Amino acid sequence: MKTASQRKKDPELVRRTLLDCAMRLALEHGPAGLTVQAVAEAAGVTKGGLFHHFPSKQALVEGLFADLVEKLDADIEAAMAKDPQPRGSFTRAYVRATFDDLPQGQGNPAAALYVSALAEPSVLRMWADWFTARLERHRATDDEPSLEIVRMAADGAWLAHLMRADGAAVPDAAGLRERLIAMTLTD
Amino acid sequence: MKTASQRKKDPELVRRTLLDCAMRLALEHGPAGLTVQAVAEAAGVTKGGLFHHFPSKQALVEGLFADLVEKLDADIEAAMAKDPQPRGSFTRAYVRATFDDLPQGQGNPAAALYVSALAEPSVLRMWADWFTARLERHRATDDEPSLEIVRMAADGAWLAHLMRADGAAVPDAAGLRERLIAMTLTD
DNA sequence: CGCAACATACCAACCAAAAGGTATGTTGCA
DNA sequence: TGCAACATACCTTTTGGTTGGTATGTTGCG
Repeated sequence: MKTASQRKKDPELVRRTLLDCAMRLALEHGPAGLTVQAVAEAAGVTKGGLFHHFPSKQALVEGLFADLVEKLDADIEAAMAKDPQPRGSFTRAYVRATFDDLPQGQGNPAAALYVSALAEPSVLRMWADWFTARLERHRATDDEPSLEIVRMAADGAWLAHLMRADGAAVPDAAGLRERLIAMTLTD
Repeated sequence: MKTASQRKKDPELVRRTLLDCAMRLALEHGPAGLTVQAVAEAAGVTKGGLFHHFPSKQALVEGLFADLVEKLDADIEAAMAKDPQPRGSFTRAYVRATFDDLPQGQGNPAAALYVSALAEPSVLRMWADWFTARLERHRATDDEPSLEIVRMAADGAWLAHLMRADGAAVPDAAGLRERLIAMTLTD
C-alpha cells in the first residue's frame, strides 16, 4: 500500500488491508508477532492510523475473528446448500469446512493464534455464541451423540493439523475426511 | 513459601514450587500472565532466584511441559495396565487420561496456555516426539483408522472443554467418554 | 457557485509500564 | 573457606497507547 499522501482516501480499503495484514502476520509469526506496530507497518500505515480504525488492539483482534467466523459460516452455508440429505447436513458441512479451511503453509504459529485469541473473553464469546446458535438451529437434524463425536473428531483433526511439527503432514487428511462424512450417513 | 532467609536451603523444593506456581498462574491467567516476575513472586523467590534454576524463560516453559507430558504418560501407562483387552488399549487409555486430566476451574485461559506453548518449537517437538513414539510402540494394537478417529474426538472434546465460555460445561462429558471407549471395542 | 466551517483520516513523536535478562552483591551450608 | 543458593539493583527493549498536529475531504450558507 502506498503512503497516505500518494493514494486516494479510502478508509474502508485501509481497514480491510489492516485486517488482512494482521491475519497474515498472526498466521506467520503467531500471536507474539501480532503487534500493532508490525500490522500498521505491513499495511503501509502508522500506528496512529491503525488506532484511528481500531480503538484498541483488542478491537483489532475481535475484527480479525469476526471475519474468520463469517468466512467459516459462509463455507458451511454453501456446503449445506449442496447436500440433499437432511440428517447430519450441518455436521457434514462442518467437517468439510473444517478440512477445507486448514491454513496451509507453515502451521505451528497458526495454532497459537487461534487458541490464544480465545483467551480473550470477547472472542471466546463470539465463537461460543456462533456455535451454540448453529447447534440450536440444526437441532432437528444434527442433535445426535454420534454426530457430536464426528464434529469433535473434526476439531481434533484441525488441532492435529495445526500442531504438526515442521513439514510432518497429517497422514491421510483426505481419507479421514471421507471417513468422518461416511460416519454421518451410515450410523 | 517462606522467604529464603527463613527456610532451610532446599533447591529441589524451590524448583518444584516454581514449576507448580508457573502452572497455576498460566492456567489462571493464560500465557500472558506467565511472567517470570509473577512466577518468582508466587513462589516466594526473587527473579534472580528463578533465573538461577532456569537459565531463561523458555527453559521454564519447557520444564512445565516436560512435567505435563510425564504426567500424561504416567496416567496412560496406569490405565493401560488395568486394561485386559489388547486391541485399542492405548487409544482407550488416551481417552481416559484426556478426560481425567481436564483442568477444572475456569477454563478459557488454559486453552491459550496449552496451544500457545506449542508455538515454541521446542515444546512442539517434545509433544510430537512423545506422540509419535507412543504411536509407534502400540502400532500393533492401535493402528486403525477407526481408533485414530476416536483419539481425535478425544482431542476435540479436550479442546471443547478448554474453550467453553464461562460456566457453560460440556454437556455430557462422562457419556461422551464412555461412548468413545465403546467405539474402540465394538468396531 | 464559492467559501467558510467542520469532520474525517491520517502522521510523527513521545510516554509510561512491563517485559526478559544481567551484573553484582549477600547468605548459609558442607 | 568456598561454593551453591539466593537477593538487589539496574539495564534494554518492546509494548500498547496518547497527544498534537496536518492534510484531505464534506457540508452548510450567502
